[in-house]
Amino acid sequence: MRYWLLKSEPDCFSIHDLAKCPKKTTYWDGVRNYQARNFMRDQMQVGDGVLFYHSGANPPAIVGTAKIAKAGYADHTALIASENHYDPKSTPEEPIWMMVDIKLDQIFAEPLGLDSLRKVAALDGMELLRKGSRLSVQPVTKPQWETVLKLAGKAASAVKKAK
DNA sequence: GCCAACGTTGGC
DNA sequence: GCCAACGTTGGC
Repeated sequence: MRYWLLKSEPDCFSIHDLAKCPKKTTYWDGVRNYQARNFMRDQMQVGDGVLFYHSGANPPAIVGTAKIAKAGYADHTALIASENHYDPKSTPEEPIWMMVDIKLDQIFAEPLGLDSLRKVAALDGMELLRKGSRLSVQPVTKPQWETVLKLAGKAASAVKKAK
């Protein structure tokens, strides 16, 4: 059982879009970075935990959790010329790119903004918080995962109290 | 819109 | 194998 963080631009595909998918499940296509591909191909297992992150949002934030619903398999969108992420080097016989399926777990009552995450000592060293970090599929340690979930719980109860 | 950080490409 | 040029990501 491992833990991951997946980045998405909410304008492109937000966690709310994921909630609208049949069975709240979708395939995670379009990853065109070798390091990220390798994580999906070699390490992701069904049941692994996923932090869902909105990049380019205001503020950028972790907005919920998901689970890996299907382990790495060929990303067919790389083969379709009309697709954004088309890669002519990828073929059906030797696909270069991988995707996984994810299933929505929970949407946080309050998004956990980057600025607030940076203040949390337990998250020091988290890849997401490293300056210049661009990796769209990142491993997350178990302590980091637990810290984030705890923060989400706290934020949720704070919102309830305020009402 | 700016720009730093990063990955990839291609000439040599 | 080096490295400059380029394109992209993503916070601000």
